[in-house]
Amino acid sequence: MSLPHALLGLLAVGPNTGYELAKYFEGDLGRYAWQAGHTSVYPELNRMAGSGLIEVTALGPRGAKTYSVTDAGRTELRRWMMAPPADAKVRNEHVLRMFLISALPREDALSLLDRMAESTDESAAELRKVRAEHPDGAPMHGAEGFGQLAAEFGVRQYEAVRDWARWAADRLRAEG
Amino acid sequence: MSLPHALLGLLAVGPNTGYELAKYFEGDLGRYAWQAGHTSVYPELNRMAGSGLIEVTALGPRGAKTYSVTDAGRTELRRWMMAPPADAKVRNEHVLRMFLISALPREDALSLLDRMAESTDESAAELRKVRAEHPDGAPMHGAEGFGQLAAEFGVRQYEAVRDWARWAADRLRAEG
DNA sequence: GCCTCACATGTCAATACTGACATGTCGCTA
DNA sequence: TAGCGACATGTCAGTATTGACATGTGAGGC
Repeated sequence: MSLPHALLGLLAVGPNTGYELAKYFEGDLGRYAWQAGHTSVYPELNRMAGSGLIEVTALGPRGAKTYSVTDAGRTELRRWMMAPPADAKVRNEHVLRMFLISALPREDALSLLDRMAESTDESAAELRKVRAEHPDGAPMHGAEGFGQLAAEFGVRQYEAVRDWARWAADRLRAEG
Repeated sequence: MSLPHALLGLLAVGPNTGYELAKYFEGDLGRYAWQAGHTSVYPELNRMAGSGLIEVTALGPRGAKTYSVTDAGRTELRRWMMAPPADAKVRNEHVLRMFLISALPREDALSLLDRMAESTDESAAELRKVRAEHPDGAPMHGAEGFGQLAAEFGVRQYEAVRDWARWAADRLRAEG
């Protein structure tokens, strides 16, 4: 169960409403790290508030509830971050498809690898542009840090996949 | 639902028993791409056999059932591989922890980044050794292909994370 | 021959997650 | 001032997944 820890992490940077928290999961956080819909987020927030990890610290318009992390929550977040469980959960459909390339007929495998290389190259370029908007000396800590770490990670991730796909395609072609 | 596609992919390379299929998920496949226990695998195999994607083609000792992919299964696998759904599911506890680094106090963040850089460097070195055991000209297709693609992907993945962690630690220290 | 371990498959209750549905509010613009 | 779209939270049924439990077999060592 990483969802509560994801929420704890987001709240550790600053108070947020459930709505805003749910939105994070539609961005880079959900794309690279952990996806969740608002239908998981709201019940989880209520559970966490019940167990004292977070608390409602403000009420806004439209019934908005602003949550903040409690001391207990901060302790739990730190514990989880510093001592990762050995059996970390990993599920990634993109990576799965990469692993299964060998199961395809040669021609399909090659065309898929080429497409992967191309699309990850484009994604990397796009992200690099986004990243460029942030000043190079921007603080790495707190709210802005998220975006910068994520963007940099994303760029490197895409580039690694692109290079891997090119390598695999070359190898496969060399066998031809 | 990617589990059936993962199984389809494994079976597309060659017939396997449920037990052997379940074991794949304890290795690199489960570590990087898609994790699943035998308690998901067996019922899923029965479901897939029911819907005609796979079939039992041999019975072995100890009640072992060897499954093979059917034409329908191969078609479905190809469809899924070549036309990825836009909303690919991604869940990765390791990546989540990277994203949340900014939420930690500076000292914790630095020590965690350092540890991440170190452990991914070690993992990369280990995998590189495993990869070296395979002859460089080994076929990229079929059963052996899995291992090679996976190993190469793993190495690049670990190195990318290591480099990212070093970059992040440097940036954070520079802010000092 | 016995013992142990890996092989091999399964059920079932509890938990987690998704997608469809439901409800209402505030701010802006035409 | 009416209407629209984003804001904001939620339930619930159906599905997926996990962890605990259950059961039995074949091979190899002693």
